[in-house]
Amino acid sequence: MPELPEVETSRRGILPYVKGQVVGAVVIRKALLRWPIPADLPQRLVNQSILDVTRRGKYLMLHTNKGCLLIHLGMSGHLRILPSGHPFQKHDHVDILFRTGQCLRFTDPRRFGAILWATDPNQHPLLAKLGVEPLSRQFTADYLFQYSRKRTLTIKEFIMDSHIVVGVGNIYTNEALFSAGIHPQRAAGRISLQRYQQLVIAIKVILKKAIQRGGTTLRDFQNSAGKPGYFQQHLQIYGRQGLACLQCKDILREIRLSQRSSVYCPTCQR
DNA sequence: AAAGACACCTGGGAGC
DNA sequence: TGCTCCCAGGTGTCTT
Repeated sequence: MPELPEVETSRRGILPYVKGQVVGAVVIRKALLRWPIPADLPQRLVNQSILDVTRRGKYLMLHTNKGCLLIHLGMSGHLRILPSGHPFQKHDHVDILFRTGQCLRFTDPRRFGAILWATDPNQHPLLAKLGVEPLSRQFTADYLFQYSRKRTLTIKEFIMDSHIVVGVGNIYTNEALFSAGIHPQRAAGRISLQRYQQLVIAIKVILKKAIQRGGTTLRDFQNSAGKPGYFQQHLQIYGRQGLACLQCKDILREIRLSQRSSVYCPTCQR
């Protein structure tokens, strides 16, 4: 599920239930996620107050005075707020129980997600090399243009590389390239500054709209508004291979780049 | 330094 | 019904 808008939706969903809460216990039912959950996580977290919940790329960070809990949702992860003692199911791997009796539950069928501890998140190897935030002022056409010179990889792969820009996954890269009229297979180093300007605007607009609509398919949290994401109703190209382009009626095509499905309009995208 | 293949894992759907 | 195969919103790591 989670690209940046879904992670941001998760952050906003849990924030009011988690911020200021004191951890009473941590239950780890399955420690084998992408990396093992550190065995000493409970002793690090218990009695700590959650000062804030922030996001860096697709990582959620729960801050305490002693360090920071990192949560990555992988391909299939999600978080819910539940009353403690709520029955758990097969893929409910971790519960963080608060003194108030509420529980932050991490569920992830594919276990590509991660739960890690960082004493100093800025020094953590997974975070230290991440690229710019797409909704920040640092994400500019000039940045992409300079960074891409002499690069021969495709623009699709370039945008999806988290060392360049974080959070823009397969769905939103497809959408943004369509919106900017750029063929996904075009070499990143052969795109003009002007076209990068269009692409940067497209990425920012699409991500903001997706956040406004609660992401694309993320299930919502039991205790927040109780709504799923609605952005899938606004997808212009992702998943529409073989159907007519919404702009020109040409038939949308699909290719695979880095084992990821890429849909494009052969007329609108060059 | 950069490109490409491969790894991790489960569930759902298509096809036989 | 059941089996096999392929696909899925991610990304670090190893080999060329």
